[in-house]
Amino acid sequence: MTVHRVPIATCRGTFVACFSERGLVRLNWPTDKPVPKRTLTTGHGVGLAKVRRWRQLTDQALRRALAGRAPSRLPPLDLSAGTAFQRRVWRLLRRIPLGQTWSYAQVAAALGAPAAARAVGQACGANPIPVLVPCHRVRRSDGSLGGFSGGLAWKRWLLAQEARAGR
DNA sequence: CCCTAGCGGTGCT
DNA sequence: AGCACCGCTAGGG
Repeated sequence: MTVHRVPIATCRGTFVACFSERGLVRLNWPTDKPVPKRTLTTGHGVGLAKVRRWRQLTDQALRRALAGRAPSRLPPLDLSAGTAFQRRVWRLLRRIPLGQTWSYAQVAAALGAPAAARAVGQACGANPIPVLVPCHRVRRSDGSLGGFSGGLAWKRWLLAQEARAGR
């Protein structure tokens, strides 16, 4: 399966979006390492025009999300790599309204698996599309932040943006 | 703040 | 099948 890797420049650094033939399959955090060259391979399933369209949608959606506002439109998300449980968690995360946070236990309960809070945390950590699949809106039952694969500074910042924009 | 027991999903062997 | 991970939780110092 060919994957197209495309840099997405934002006010907080350059993310790298990866597109499968089904849509956005992964969003990588900005790193200090040099941004890899765009890899757009022709002739294998994915039309370049489609990827360009998805790139544009991702760019706009990410811009809005980083401003703490709801993206108007998302590219198709390819979450097929996850397990059944992970996909259920990720689907539920997308229904947490912007500006709200749920606890890992609340997410687990909403899935009908009230004892699986820890597994929910693990699934959040495996979220391949951070920010757009808002795993940052989940924290511990005691109100503390809990973990974040992108680093707690990002989690704090994203929640602050959403709180600010919501006022 | 710390510690502990208990929990479910996942990936490795 | 077993086992050691984990973005957790409730309970207790």
